[in-house]
Amino acid sequence: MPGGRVRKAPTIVEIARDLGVSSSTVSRAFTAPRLLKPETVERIRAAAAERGYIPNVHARALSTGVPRTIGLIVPDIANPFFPPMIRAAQRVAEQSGHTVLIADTDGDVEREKRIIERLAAQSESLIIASSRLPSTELVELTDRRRVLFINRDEPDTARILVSARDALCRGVDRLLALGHRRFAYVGGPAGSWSEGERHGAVVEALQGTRALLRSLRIPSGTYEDTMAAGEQILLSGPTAVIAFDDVIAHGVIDLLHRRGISVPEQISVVGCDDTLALTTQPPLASIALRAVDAARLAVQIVSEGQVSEMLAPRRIALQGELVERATVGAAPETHCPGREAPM
Amino acid sequence: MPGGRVRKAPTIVEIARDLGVSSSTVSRAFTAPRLLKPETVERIRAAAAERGYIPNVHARALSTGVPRTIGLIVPDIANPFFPPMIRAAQRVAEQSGHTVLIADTDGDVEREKRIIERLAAQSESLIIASSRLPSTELVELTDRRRVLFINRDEPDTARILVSARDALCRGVDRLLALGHRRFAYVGGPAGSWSEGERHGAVVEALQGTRALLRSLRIPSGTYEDTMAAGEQILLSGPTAVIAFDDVIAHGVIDLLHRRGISVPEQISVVGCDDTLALTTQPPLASIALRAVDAARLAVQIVSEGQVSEMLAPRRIALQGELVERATVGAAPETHCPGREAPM
DNA sequence: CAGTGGCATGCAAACGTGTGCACGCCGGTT
DNA sequence: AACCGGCGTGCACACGTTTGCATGCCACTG
Repeated sequence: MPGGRVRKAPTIVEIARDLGVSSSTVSRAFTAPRLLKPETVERIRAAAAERGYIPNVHARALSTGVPRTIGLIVPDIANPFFPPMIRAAQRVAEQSGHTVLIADTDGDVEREKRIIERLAAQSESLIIASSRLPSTELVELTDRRRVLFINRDEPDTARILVSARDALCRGVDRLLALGHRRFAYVGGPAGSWSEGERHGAVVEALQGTRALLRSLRIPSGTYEDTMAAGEQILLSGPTAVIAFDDVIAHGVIDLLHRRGISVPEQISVVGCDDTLALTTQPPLASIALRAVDAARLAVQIVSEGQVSEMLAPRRIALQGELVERATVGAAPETHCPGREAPM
Repeated sequence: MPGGRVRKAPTIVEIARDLGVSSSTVSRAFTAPRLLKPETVERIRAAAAERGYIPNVHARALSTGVPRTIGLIVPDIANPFFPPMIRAAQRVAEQSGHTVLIADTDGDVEREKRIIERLAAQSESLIIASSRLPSTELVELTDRRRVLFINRDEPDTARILVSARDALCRGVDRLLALGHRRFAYVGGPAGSWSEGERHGAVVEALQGTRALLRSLRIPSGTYEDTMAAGEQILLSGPTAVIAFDDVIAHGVIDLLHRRGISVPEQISVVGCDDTLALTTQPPLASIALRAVDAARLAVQIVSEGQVSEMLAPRRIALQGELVERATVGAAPETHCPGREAPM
């Protein structure tokens, strides 16, 4: 029916009129049924269901003053790290009758600010992932709005960190136990909390050992640029490469293949995020992060408590887990300089 | 400030009071500035900006009766096909001052129905991608609501199709020109419009030629299950494999590697969606789809015209483009005639 | 039988914005 | 000088829902 008109949605007053009750009664049948006679509730709900009544969120938000909406801000929806989080957030939010509003900032600070203002005005809480905002603006924001950060470790704010630290330490320990003594860390874009944490974890785990570490970064974080950085990566003759994420690790593996270096016989590779799983050859050892748990928890935290109160500062770090696969193996005997001391 | 209170947002009446004008005037300064003296508009806008005023979307939606919201429903946010579309939709929507509400159905029909009802109630239009709803429900829906479908070809509805048809035909022609005569089509999940279109295109392109085609499907559509379907895929001894999407194509390539079959010397492979680009070895020939264009166009179409009127039925097919890469080559001379290696 | 208390429901105001209508003012025409 | 038209602004109501308070009814108690 091309020329047809959009059917107007039934409202509470229409149902009330048809049933000969007051609109308040209909309202209460949904929001405070215990105040009503059970039989009345039943009658109203039946009539509402029959007419396909759905409460108008705008009217409700306006009346109560609290929009049942949670804003979720991410740098880039198309980055495969975020969709599973978004999905998880949606699922738990809908259980408490909340709507999740998604927005992406494009990694641009100015845009992030605008988005935050716009979203804050229409949601009761904000969840901001991987914020690029300067610290001063963050704290100013947190005492005006209910906001929870993911992967941004700012003191005196509510935050959840999807951490790879413990797992990376275990990964390094494992590599040491396999005889590796020459490491390369191939980092990602500068400035993100994740890059700082991961690099820090590797450095720390190697502290006090006799092992060698060479670090570099692929600013773009792409597969292609990683392939192009061959010289840099192989410069120090590492036997183990730890990558900032799986995309970079994938680049490293293919780079090694291309140079005729076998994985893991000559060089072991460990990724992070565990997004590629079995799709590399050989299957990539990686660190599975608890991003989905973080999203769930985030929504849970912001939905509880009085919406008129700010969120209490807290720091929650969810530790990921090392998933060992075929890209990890013993260090090549021949490359190991004389001292093969057990730990 | 942990114990602090959420700052109340400034409203139109506060600004009006401070400036000694009526609230209508302030309202008009934003929605109908041409009715006001330019100087008044300027004064009000300055005061509003200074106080950080942002129009309350709920009040506005309630008052005008039109929520400036577009619902976008996809089967699965985490499916890499959709995030770029979501992103594109958001970008064009924000230019016309619309908010895009995302929801995913999990591929479940019951859930899809619930989501549609919920979203329809609070948005002025719906964009539904890859709907699994039965035809009868679709047409019933379209004469109650403003809804536009993506990748669902239902007559008498407004729809946009992200098509691979023409490009697939060209791809098959190209393979024929390269001497290929034995084809395999490895399909994806049944029931989707895309699967029907792609399989149909391949069948059609081979019609009237002397070439052989064997078709099968990987119902799960995963890399792992594709690897596991080796026997089925190689049964007819194809020299060219066309896959439903890049994930399956990736599985096929690695499967061939594992069996010592070289690509493209012995078998050529073509994917679809062009999501993996250069990350396979060798880089995968694929069909780049115009999903982003489709999303943009969809938002554009639903935002124009009177919101009280239904969308006019129309059918728009956006044709993708073949991107030829190293997995495509000439058919092997030796294998071409009768002899095939059983596995 | 009057008084009391509790339960079920109605009344009306409020949330913030948009908009049809009315009003006053000013410059120009008759 | 009376009139008119148009421009700029204010008044008041509407949108759909929630909620504090009032009201009526009933059963029970003294």
